[in-house]
Amino acid sequence: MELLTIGDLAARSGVAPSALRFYEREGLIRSTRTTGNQRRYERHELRRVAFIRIAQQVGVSLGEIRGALAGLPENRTPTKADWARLSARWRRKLEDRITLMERLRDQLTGCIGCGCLSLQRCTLINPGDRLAERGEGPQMLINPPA
Amino acid sequence: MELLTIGDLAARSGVAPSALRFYEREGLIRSTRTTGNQRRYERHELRRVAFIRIAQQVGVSLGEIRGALAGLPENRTPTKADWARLSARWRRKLEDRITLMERLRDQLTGCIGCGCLSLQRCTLINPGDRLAERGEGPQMLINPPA
DNA sequence: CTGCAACTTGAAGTTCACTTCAACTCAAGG
DNA sequence: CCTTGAGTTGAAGTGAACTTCAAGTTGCAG
Repeated sequence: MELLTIGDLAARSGVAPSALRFYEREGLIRSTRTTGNQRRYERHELRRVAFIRIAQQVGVSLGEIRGALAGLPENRTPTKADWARLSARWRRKLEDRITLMERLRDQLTGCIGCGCLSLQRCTLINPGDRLAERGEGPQMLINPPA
Repeated sequence: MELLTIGDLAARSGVAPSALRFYEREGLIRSTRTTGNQRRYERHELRRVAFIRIAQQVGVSLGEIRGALAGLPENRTPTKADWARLSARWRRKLEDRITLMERLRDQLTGCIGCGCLSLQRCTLINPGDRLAERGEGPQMLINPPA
């Protein structure tokens, strides 16, 4: 059991075979073929798939994920260091996203008190309505001051 | 300027008019009409829109959001208490999601060390491979022990 | 060697969350 | 009044991320 079939990979990653084929078409994962044209995956592709799913949870599109995975070596099995580099970058993304969510949570908490929820001109969070110049949308969340 | 036009609401919420019409078709927001059939929004609809956007950030579908908003009174302007109740519920959802992300982050951090990222059978996180019975996918993240 | 589950392909279909379009009407400042 | 920017509709289009289908092929256990 050197290589994994698409069914194996699907079972181990929790991703449907159809999705794996789709990922391959999209250049996110790779496979070799048997003489009979069936896909065979090296075990480290499992890592790629895991990475893809993590990134998706963070809210990253497949396109961006492809970009990140392009940072892995083409012609050799990625080393621990390769993955560590990628993971570190993603950890930062994740942390940014967590920060956003925490801000969202605090915002929500703050607005339970005043019942506002308007985000753009809540007087608690935006005293004096100084946000208008900064453009559209919930600026406090998207582009918070400091 | 008692009521808001769709353009006003769009500018203040940062959501495109087409999206607002879409939300209305989907029963997420409501409007009255002028004699000439144009939409007019009460100012508290801005709160609904803000709520919708927050919920979307948390990863909730419009269908679920509709369900939540159904908890608001039909025939009177929602009070602070109404919003507070909804917000409190959402705050919990948000917190759950933050917890998931934090777990994801810690996982990623842990796996930078071992270079694994396999999630399902990483020996650091799943010593002895006891996760197989629990079903498919990255069980440690979806359905963590305790 | 046979049978059958698992695999192959390209094309079309699905869901979500909107956006775009065309043709038309309304609201309001000068 | 007239102009013009903003608004109206239903229908169709978009893009992301897959899934489903049909018709055929392969791999391996017995």
